[in-house]
Amino acid sequence: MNMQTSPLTIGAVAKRVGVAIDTIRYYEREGLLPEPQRRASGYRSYGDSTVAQLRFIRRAKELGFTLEEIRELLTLSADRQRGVKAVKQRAQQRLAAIEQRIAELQRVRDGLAQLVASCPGHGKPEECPILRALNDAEVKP
Amino acid sequence: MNMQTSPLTIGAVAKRVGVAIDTIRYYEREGLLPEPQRRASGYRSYGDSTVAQLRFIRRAKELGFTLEEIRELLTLSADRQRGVKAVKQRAQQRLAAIEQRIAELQRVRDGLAQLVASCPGHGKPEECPILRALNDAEVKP
DNA sequence: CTTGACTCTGGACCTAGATCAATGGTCTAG
DNA sequence: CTAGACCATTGATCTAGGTCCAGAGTCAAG
Repeated sequence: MNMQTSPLTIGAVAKRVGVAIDTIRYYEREGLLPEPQRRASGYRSYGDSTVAQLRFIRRAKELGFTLEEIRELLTLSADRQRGVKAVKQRAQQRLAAIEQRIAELQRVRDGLAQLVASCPGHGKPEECPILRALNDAEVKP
Repeated sequence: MNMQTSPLTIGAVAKRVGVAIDTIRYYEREGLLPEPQRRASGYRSYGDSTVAQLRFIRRAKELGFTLEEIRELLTLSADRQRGVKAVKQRAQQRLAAIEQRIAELQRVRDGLAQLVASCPGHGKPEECPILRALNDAEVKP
């Protein structure tokens, strides 16, 4: 059913996935990619599954997973039964972390926005609300 | 008008501000703090203004400014006339960066939330929407 | 005077996720 | 056959913002 392409060099894989050669070797060292077959010359020889796995890694990274977490996801996804449940759990944890980070940033944004709004943009430094806030205390509510 | 406290050792300053001694020396090296006076023994000797400046740095860091940006803010805030305008500009830039980051994270959150919601949490890996999304393609709208 | 806490300098080390350099072997088009 | 592109390994380097360590000098209380 699936077309199997002929073996790829590391450079060809890098090009397809849009990632640097060094990054592929790095992921291999870090255990995110299995050790590939080698040609007689020692050249790494890859098949389609590596390309797929690299894309998996890239997408997970875009979702904010760390390489450590991605390594775990890859392991979990190989477990045919228990895997799915654990994967969902990890995704929920990630989601919660992202939501917390958003909330944090929103608080920071609100504080900063208030300061910016209350600063005329001219005058003496000691009258600048931004500098005053940084120097003295909390922003007033 | 202001009470001037007697000179402080680096350890005393660290305690007041709630920051590590090494961090103070690090900031000095990085140009965020002026070189302090020294006792005959070579010990650094600080006054209140350093404590204030360290608090400034801490607050700015909480607002997401990098040390590089904080160094600039400190320079700007010393400029009695042009300073205020530039400070406000930097604050606005920071605000825009934070808002962009929030928007990014919200997109990521939405994608992930959708995956989590559509995953039953059991069954075969190839039917898990999370793993499918990571393996195959975009999330459907 | 002694003891324990404190400070000095210079430099190494840490995290995460790569990226680069040096040196040398391999592959392929012409 | 050869030039130039590609690939191998090992190990260093980078960013940011610190943290830690060793070895030596200083301070203050008792």
